[in-house]
Amino acid sequence: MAGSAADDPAGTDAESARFWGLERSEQARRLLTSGVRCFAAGGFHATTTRDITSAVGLSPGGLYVHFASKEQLLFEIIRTGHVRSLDTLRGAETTPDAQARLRELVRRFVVWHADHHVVGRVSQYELGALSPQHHEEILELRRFTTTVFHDAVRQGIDERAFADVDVHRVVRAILSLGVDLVRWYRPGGADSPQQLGDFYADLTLRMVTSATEPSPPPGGDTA
Amino acid sequence: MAGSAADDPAGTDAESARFWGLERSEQARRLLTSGVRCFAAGGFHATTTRDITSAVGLSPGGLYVHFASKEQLLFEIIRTGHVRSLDTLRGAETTPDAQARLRELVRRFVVWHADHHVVGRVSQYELGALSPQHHEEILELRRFTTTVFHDAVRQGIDERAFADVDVHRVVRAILSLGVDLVRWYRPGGADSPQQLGDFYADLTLRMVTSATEPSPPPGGDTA
DNA sequence: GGCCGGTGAATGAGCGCTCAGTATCCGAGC
DNA sequence: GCTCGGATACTGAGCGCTCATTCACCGGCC
Repeated sequence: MAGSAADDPAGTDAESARFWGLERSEQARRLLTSGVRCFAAGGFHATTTRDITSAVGLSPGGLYVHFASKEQLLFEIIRTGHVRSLDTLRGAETTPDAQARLRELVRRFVVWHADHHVVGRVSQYELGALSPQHHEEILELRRFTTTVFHDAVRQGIDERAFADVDVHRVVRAILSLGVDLVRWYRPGGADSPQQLGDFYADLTLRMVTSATEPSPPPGGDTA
Repeated sequence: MAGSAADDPAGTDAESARFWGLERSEQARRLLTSGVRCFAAGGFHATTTRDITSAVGLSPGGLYVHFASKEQLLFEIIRTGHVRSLDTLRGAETTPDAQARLRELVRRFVVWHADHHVVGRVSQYELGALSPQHHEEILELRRFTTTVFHDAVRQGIDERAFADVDVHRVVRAILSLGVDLVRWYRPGGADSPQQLGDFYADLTLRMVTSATEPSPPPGGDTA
């Protein structure tokens, strides 16, 4: 339970430096961590610059020594969150066996989102507060993530390791299960991040190893 | 494709009245619909009373003729969203066959969230802006929803129709897939609400008809 | 001495919400 | 038919406040 898991993006100074990047000053990293907590708790617009700065012992103006604006701070948080999540997937893409590859990708994606559910909440739910340019930049990063899973499923099908499933549907379901973790996951619950990763990885393999097309014609009533 | 589906909570006056309740005045319903659109687009705190009222041709003060506060308007939206979603499940709970029962529950849940993804987005993401009392009232409604799915899975296991799966995990996955729809679903995409309902219902049945415990002891590395 | 990191008061924009006033409608009284 | 009283819906100016951001200033460290 110790080690990789951290309720916080920065449990220790070393973890904080690794997560936010070594090139940033300690105070900047503290502000990012404070921002994560505040934005996750109340959302971007409900968070004041005083909330963020007072938590690290600075006055409101102190924020502008390290960041150009509140929005810039949010952007740095969301960008770093997406980049770190993507980093986690790298290396698993080249696993030779298609099943082991997809299993490992899903496991890593799920474990990351459970471990970093606070950063994840900001990354997923505060996108709308970004400027159009920043927003677009994040969408670009997301396309990479989607592509990683898309390719893993596609390759498995081409290699005849998976059934001829609907790639988009399966990828959507994988991303949904992983992303939605940040909404409900709390450490100390019934399942550890690893257990959730295993469960969802099993589920994913079950999605791709048998047909998903046999939907009978629907009755039509939904009222 | 016509009929039950509506991008908007209130495509026509008749639909609006049915969704928000016949006892409400037409202007109140218009404000609720405008609130949904504004809150979904920018979030509660980024939405001004002027945004909401100007969309229905009223001045800022006009909101307070119909609602006590902006928060009260949000609460009415979220409460109605949860109640309507629950209403949709009712009736499917008593289907005699366990598999058909669970399938129908998932289908209805998914179709509702796709059809009402705008209201759903507000209901799911703006909970934090509610007063503590209102928040608690909504959590109470959510417990009902969880219980419906919990019981359906539990009963299936007891009747030996399902494998001895982890009920909480399965219910979490069902709710995640359904709820996360409101984040990404847009009408006009590859799948209709009904197709998504069928796909996720199939997926659910696959979760409960074979074991989910065989997770091997994890290696420990997630970096 | 100059630079870095920080202060805290000031600024001006914009917020939710109030309220005195107004337009419109409707039924009662004659 | 007409007037009147009162209820209802709404206006729009504006109050009191908070916000993000700026800036003149300053202590300590290379």
